[in-house]
Amino acid sequence: MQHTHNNQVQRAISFPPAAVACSSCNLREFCLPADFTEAEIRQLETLTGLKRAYRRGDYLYRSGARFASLYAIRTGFFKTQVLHEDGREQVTGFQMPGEIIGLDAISTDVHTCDAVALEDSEVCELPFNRLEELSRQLPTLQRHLHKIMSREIVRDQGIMLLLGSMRAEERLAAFLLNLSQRFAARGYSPNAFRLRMTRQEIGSYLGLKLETVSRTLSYFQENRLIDVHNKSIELIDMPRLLRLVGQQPAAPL
Amino acid sequence: MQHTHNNQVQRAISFPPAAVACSSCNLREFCLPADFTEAEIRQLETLTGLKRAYRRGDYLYRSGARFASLYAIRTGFFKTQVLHEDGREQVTGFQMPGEIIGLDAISTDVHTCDAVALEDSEVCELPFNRLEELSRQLPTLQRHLHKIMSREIVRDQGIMLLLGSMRAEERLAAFLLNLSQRFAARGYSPNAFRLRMTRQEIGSYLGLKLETVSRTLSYFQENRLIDVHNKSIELIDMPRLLRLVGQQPAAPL
DNA sequence: CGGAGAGTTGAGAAACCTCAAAGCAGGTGG
DNA sequence: CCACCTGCTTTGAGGTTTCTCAACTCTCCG
Repeated sequence: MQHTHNNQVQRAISFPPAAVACSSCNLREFCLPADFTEAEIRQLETLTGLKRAYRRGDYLYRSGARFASLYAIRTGFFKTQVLHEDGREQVTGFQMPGEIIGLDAISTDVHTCDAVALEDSEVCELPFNRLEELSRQLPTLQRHLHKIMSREIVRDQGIMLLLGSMRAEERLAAFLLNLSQRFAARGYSPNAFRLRMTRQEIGSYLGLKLETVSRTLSYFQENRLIDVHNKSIELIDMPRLLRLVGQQPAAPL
Repeated sequence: MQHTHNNQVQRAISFPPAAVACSSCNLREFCLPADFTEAEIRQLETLTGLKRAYRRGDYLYRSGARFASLYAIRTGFFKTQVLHEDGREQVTGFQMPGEIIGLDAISTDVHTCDAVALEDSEVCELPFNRLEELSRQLPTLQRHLHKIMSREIVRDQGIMLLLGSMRAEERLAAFLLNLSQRFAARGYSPNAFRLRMTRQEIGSYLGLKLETVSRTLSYFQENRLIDVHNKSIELIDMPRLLRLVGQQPAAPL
């Protein structure tokens, strides 16, 4: 039972290393399941259209733009955000290399959120028509594409769980652990990393105000759970962070 | 709480869902776009395997169960939920006829949530292997499946916005308007309908406690926005409800 | 060196939750 | 058919968490 819950939360919060083959991107380690043949991989390579570079603050696409392609992130960091007509904005995700962005636009052929580079970044464009065409020929690719979309659904539902039933400390602990896990999956240290986003953006993602994010980080630091300096984070008591996420209202620190 | 759960378990066990052949789930109205040819529709009908009936409280599937099929709801109402280890639940969605359920399980081949009937219901089972196979042959179906999954992603992101940046009144107004819209799309009145879920379940879905849901509904009623009696709801001032959702913290009623 | 944006910290206010009690509705058994 | 029981709902009072507003500091760049 305990285990189920932790699994759920982990899945919930994690951005799975999703993806589609893109050999010109450095995505092989994240994107290619073992069960593609070499011949299939050569076919996959034909669909990776353009490689594009973005500066910090550039928009990969904007809400309302016509949909044509998915994007696989090669390097860098992005955020996606939805805008409410009254000016409110909500960050819906942070994406890192190997992750696929733009899945929301398939439903209406129009992008429903903005994607913004949080640092200088490169992406591979994956024309969606070509992707669909190829996945009709390659069942492995078809299944893979479905898994990517489904994983996004699971991820979003995990964030709903987080937003709907966790307190500020739990949300932030879950967020840090999720980043840690994703960095680890990419060969970086799970214990020390640099945040690419502001407190404001973290808060928007977690349904908190930036002051609450700042206070909670300070509180974690006072209690020797983490070490923060600006945007660099070190997780110094992973077990306690995990406990904080796994258990609901208890966890008195 | 404990007892409710036992009840549901008992009913689930004592009424095994009947399996009947299903020629045309009402897939055509809600699930399928107009642009299928008659020949294609005949092909589609071959994949709708079984029609199953569920009693109120029955589980369509449970978290952890092996994934084999998606389900199209023919009649009735379902909720999907993830369970915390302490017995509390987080509702991730309410589904009504014409909607597809089970998309979360594609990613890992294991269901990540429970689906529970909120009233006596019927579903069509759509074996996912057959669906993939057929969608390799019918590009229209392929695109449609992608759109369904993408729509789920967009829906979830909308809920993230709601949970992350709306106050109780706004959340509840958005919830009622969403139900209204979905009833209208099915030919029912957009102004008067019956809630199939408890205050507790609404609260879980909206990230609120049941008392807050109840209080907010009472407040809406005092201010002549809606008329509530038990589970029957009448929206009597749609414009103001819409304004409540569209605008920031103003909206003084 | 100076300005702008980002981050921290404090105090008071607002929103929501918790606990508690009482009123209702719907199903079940006598 | 009624009485009862159980679970759902409403309402109140007080507590907690998070937000708001504000002042100040820090860091990064030009």
